[in-house]
Amino acid sequence: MSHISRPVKAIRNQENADARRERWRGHRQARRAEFVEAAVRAIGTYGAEVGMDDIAAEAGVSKPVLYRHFSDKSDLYLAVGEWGTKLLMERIKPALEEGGSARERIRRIVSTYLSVIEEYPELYRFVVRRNFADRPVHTDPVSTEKTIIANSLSRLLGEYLRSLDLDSGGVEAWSHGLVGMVQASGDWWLERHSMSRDDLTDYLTKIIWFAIDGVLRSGGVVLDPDEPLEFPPDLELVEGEGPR
Amino acid sequence: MSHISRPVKAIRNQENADARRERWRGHRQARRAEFVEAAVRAIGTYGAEVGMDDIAAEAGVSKPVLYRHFSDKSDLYLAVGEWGTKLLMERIKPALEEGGSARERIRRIVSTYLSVIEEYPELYRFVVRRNFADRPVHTDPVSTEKTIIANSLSRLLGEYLRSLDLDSGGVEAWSHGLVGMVQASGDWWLERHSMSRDDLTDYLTKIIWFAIDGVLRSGGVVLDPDEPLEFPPDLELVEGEGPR
DNA sequence: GGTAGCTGTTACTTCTGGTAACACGCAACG
DNA sequence: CGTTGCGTGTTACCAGAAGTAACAGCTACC
Repeated sequence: MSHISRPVKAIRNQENADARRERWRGHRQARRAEFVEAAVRAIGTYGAEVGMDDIAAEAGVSKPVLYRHFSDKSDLYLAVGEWGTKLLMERIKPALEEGGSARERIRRIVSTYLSVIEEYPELYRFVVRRNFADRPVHTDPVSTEKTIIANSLSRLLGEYLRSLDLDSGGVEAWSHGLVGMVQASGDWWLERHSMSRDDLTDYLTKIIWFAIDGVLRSGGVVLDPDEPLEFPPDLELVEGEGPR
Repeated sequence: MSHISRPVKAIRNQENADARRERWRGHRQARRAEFVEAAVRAIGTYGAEVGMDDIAAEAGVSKPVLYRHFSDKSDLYLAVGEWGTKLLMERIKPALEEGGSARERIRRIVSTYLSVIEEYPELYRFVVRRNFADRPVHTDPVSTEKTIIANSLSRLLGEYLRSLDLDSGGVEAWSHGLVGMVQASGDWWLERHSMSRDDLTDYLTKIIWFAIDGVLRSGGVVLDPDEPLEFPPDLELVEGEGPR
């Protein structure tokens, strides 16, 4: 079992001086990315319940090729999740860097999030509603992605609170909670579309601001939600601590 | 195809006067419940990734028997979800009826929720983290259960706001959001246990109160979170409008 | 020239949700 | 009474998708 012929993914970390390995490094990454994109396309076409065969077909290859680049279905799914998270973060980033008041910032982030899930509903469902009860928890793409976002928020919020000398003990819980809140609302909205995106954005912005405002007030800090914030916006992906 | 021999679940709504059908009514319900409980037990034993065979074995029967009572895996899962929701609501109900201040009530609900998921972690994972991307959305047990809870909250909150003559347009979004927030935090906590249940309860209570307080304030109503509430607590399951 | 690391294929195994086809028991019905 | 309807249960199978085995060819390093 240990001597499979030419295992692509069995990357031995040892200093294998053979340049024949190095030659392919870049290519392998490119191929993986190519397959992820094919998967995204396939999801758009067939919906969230695509099979590996379909994805392989979409990529123009047969299944085993796929399995040379992804150890597993979950592995692929995880990669797709990363792709989505990256997309989301790229969209959110400019929304953040633009500055503005607290309320404006919140509003832009929420609005951006809703736009993205509205634009890629199938992908969204695929990533966020498909779970892997048959896998160890820490490999679950969804919680991984959510955790990454929540951790970013956590860091941002934590730094902010600490800069104001406030207790930041609840920051992690709150971050995960807020992320969950937006996700759940978005989920609900996506299925129903019972209000306009703008309205939902307003409501969510409101309640998020209320929550943050409450935390600040309880620490004795009163902030005008419409006053421009000078706090440096450096929301970045913090992969540091995944789920478990 | 239309004339399968003796299909249990093909209940013809027509007035079939034959008493031979009626004789079994109660029994069938009892059996279903029995199987659901077996499923719950099996989930506890084997974890969230149980197969139908295991569940059947746990119930002491073979698979086809199971399939006479549940059309589908999702059908069983849905029933398990209902079982869990019922359990949760039964625990929450007394916590609500006890009255007390707003903060106390919030705290009790959150605390109860966390206790329950801590007590049935496998069941929780099974119900909440397992999804059905291969099924139409509206049959998804998770969103069904979450929706039921959110709807209950929605009604409660809506009535409350309306009784104060406040705008209740965001109530649905907020309810789904709050439910999602608690769920996400609980999820995160369950995987890590990086703080005590009491601490998490405190943090969540805080932020939920802030959110509600903000909504009230923005409508010109100021409420002392520690003042006893006289509002009648009648949180009930509102199945009215499931997902989609 | 030999070999490592890719490219790719077809055809298989495995696992599991779900079904077909059978046989029996018991009470209602005529 | 025998028949019929509805439940009990079984074993053995089907179907579909994840994942693997075993093959073969190409190119660049050694």
